[in-house]
Amino acid sequence: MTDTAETREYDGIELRKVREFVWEIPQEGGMNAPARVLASDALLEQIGDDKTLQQLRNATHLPGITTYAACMPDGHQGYGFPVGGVGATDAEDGCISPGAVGYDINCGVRMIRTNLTYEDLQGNEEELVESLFANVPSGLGGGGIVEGDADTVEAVLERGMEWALAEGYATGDDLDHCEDEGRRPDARPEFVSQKAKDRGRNQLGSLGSGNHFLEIQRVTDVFDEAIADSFGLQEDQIVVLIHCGSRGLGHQVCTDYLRKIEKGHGDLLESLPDKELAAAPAGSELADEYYGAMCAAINFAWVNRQLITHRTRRVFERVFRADADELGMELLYDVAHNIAKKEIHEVGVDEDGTAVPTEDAVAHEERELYVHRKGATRAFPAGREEVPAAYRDVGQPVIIPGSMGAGSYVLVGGDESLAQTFGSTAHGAGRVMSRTAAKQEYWGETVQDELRDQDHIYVKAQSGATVAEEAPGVYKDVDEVVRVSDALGIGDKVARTFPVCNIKG
DNA sequence: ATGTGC
Repeated sequence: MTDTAETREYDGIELRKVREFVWEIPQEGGMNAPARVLASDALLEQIGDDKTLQQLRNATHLPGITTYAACMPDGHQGYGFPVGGVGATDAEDGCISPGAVGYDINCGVRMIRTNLTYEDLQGNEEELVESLFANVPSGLGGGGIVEGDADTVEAVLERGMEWALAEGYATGDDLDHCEDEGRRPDARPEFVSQKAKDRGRNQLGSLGSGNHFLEIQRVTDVFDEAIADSFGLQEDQIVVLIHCGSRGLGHQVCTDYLRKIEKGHGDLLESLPDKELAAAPAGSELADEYYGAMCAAINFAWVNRQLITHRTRRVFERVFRADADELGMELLYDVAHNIAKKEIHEVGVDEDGTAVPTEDAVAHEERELYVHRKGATRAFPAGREEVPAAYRDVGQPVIIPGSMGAGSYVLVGGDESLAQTFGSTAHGAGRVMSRTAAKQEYWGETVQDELRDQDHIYVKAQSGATVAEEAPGVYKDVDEVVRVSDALGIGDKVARTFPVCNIKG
């Protein structure tokens, strides 16, 4: 970097341009690494608006943070650590931070294909949206597809989608097309509190509220025919997108361990600029307990999305009078976008063995890292062993939901992702307006009427306030987010979808 | 995100 590098300043934080779409906050003071923001000028203006950059810089104070803390193009402020943030900490002498995973553990997205076309669906929109709304529990509080007893919750936490398979809610093919095959073997249900388990008991198979939704979409654009073909996608096809997480159970796991870690590792907390970043040192009891409990909550969320998938198949069977197999309702993929995971990465190092960006490295070392992806999607390219066999030769599907008025994208993990973002890209459009501001700006029913009359999008929600909070205008431009991901080569465009029906809390 | 809050 030269002195003539282009710079920007937001609220006292200086960013230097490294190259197109790559900005760096240089390392100084108590920072253990620099930070990088991956964004276009337009997205950077929005990222500079709130506390995102301060939180990103704070994250570089985490012990063992490796190379840099990174903010994806959809980044915005979160609890302690930006949503859209990626922080890779050394698994041996670093730390793990619940705030860098997020409250909604394994919030994620899955896409289910159908062999229906938009024409097949036209005229059935009202019936479908009503039937899905009636059959898929949504909104705050309890009531799920399965009323689990204590043993059920234990089994779900331990076995994830293997439990769903054994109980007839999943097919083997579903497991083969899910990240981690729908089961984190590191799950340790004994480290999930009774309170968390009690909250999860009656929420198995429920959407929740906020930005969570079930959407029927049509494929409007295919950008890469060959990869779309290997994903089973083509223009005009109908697909289903499910976006939700681990409900009250994951929320309680996060709360429990934030408290425990704040208390148990006050010394580490003192060295951090924000209490919300509380972290447990790698190798400590609390690090292992949180990791085991978080993995169990991850399993819970996969079962949650699986039960909703099961119910969605039954609804389609009734409406289209054919069984789910005949309708081609296969899982394309399921991605987790709020997790931490132990992964081995090739880390660039300088002469002293200090981790540095790949372009400055004199050598690379294999290191085991806790990769925290909070509002960030794994985007592994072809060849990584974690990518399921079905996609190992092409790269993993990456699903990026936009707003209910804009539609979504399917990308494929990009060749640059391992070198630039620890194998990650964006997770959505990212908010530009707070929920409270949104409710002053929009009225739920008006939003619904406009979407229906102007765009033929049928929305049904438990609460009008939620529709206002999720109005298309509160989100960044998903096209711009994806353009940056594609240009950087971290996640490459494959197809685009547009909403037809949307149900939400 | 969340039986929405120290």
